[in-house]
Amino acid sequence: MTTQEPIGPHEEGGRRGERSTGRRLRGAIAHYLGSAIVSGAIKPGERLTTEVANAEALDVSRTAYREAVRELTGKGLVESRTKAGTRVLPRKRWNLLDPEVLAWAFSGEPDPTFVRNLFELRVIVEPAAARLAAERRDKDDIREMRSALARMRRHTLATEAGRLADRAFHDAVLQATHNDVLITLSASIGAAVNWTTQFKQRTRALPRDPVPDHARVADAIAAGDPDAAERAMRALIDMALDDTRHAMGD
Amino acid sequence: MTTQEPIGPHEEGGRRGERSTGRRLRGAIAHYLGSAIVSGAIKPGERLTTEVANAEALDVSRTAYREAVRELTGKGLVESRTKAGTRVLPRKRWNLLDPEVLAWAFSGEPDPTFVRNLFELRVIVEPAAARLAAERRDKDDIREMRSALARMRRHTLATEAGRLADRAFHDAVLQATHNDVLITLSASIGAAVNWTTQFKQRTRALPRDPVPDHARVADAIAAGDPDAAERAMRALIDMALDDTRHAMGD
DNA sequence: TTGCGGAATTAGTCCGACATAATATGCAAG
DNA sequence: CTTGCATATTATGTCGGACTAATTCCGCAA
Repeated sequence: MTTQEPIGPHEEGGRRGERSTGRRLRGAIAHYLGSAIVSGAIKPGERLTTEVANAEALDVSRTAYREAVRELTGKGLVESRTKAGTRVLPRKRWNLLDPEVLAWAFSGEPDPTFVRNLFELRVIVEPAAARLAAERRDKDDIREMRSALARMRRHTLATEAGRLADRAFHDAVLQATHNDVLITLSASIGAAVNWTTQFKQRTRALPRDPVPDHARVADAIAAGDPDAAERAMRALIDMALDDTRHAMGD
Repeated sequence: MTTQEPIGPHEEGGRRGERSTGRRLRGAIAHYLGSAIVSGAIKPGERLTTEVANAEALDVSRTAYREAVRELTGKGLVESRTKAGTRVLPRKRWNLLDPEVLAWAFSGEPDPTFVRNLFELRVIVEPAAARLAAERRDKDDIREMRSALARMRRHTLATEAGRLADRAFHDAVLQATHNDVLITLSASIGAAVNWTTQFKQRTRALPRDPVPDHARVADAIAAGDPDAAERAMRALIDMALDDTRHAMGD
């Protein structure tokens, strides 16, 4: 990192000495540092040394800074060792599936390779999840899917509401698996889904109507037909994948 | 939670006043609280209120306690709100794929349902990963797999070395996909693998030799045959799944 | 050149105080 | 008796300073 602007409480005045005591200071610092790390501005192995110095650069107290770093520690982004300083861990150790880490990764321009990798996870997990969902869904799950589908009908993916509905649909499918581990992945997959739709929008790809494909998935799951559900979901993702690849000039 | 023993620095003397300043105090507290939450001793919605009181019960300073809680915050286990206290979040919000969370979950008797769910993830991800690995593996990947396989030949799963080798093998397969997102899952899958082998051991299931099955996977990946790799891995997991199910009386 | 011991550095822990926000309480008005 | 606002309470957030402990680095001696 080269330069950094103060995040601290004294954003206007900027003079030290007055108390900030905001409620999100720590969170803001975590977001700031986390984004810097995930985006590559601070590289693995680099030191956030002299926490005191850093705290002063950010214009916050050591306490707030340290607690923010602890949050990053919990996500595997950094590691602190006495004397050696707090170092950014190699990418391999990052919890790339952590919702916040993903959010930070997508807060800037995400690395195309990373998006591709996340998509690969989707291709692997979602069809299988659709299959399980078809076997285990209950009334509530079906209602949730249909509700999301209805919202997708009312809004296009050009709107935030439309994207939300899209994510809600994919979420509902994972929920219907009744597998907590898979449900945990919804945050990761949601990030991929969201970015895809946004990306498509940005590149003005022809707005192919996604509703029929989603409806096929919902129907198959509601009907309790695992094979059809898996097939339909696979087709859905293949199409999204195709659009994305095309748009990315891959 | 009912009672709790002090973790603090004063484990022997127990009298306050002297400084501890150990190096892992915070980590010990995080481990203690994390395990308590994941194991269900502290239930979602329950308050870790009055951090001061808690800190005193654990016999540590507020600083160490707070930083430990921040690590849990980073894993989605708890959330702090002014006045409302620090509350354990619903299970849905936990990062169940976080390596430490998994470690805590398996430090006691893990919930059978959770193990099953984790296994389901394995069934979904690993065959697909084997396929990708067969397409992308390089020399180093193959060497790593063969090395792990050789170690598996030298030790049985009854030994820690054997289990390590087993995990290393599955790890190598994921590494060979060259997909960082999938690699991140290795911690989660490793937990399932490890527990399976340990469990089999514990129940004295007949020690079916796992090496040939693993070798088939390795050969297919080395040969660059995606279909065979996927099939071999699926067979491998099916067998483990079968053993586990049988042992769990499912 | 190598090994050892001290100095410097950096994170870890503790403490006490005050700020802030959300809740709980009590009082007054309808 | 109920409602609503002002106030007290409470728990977390932030601050700054002091001291500890573990490493690493470096200089000195064998």
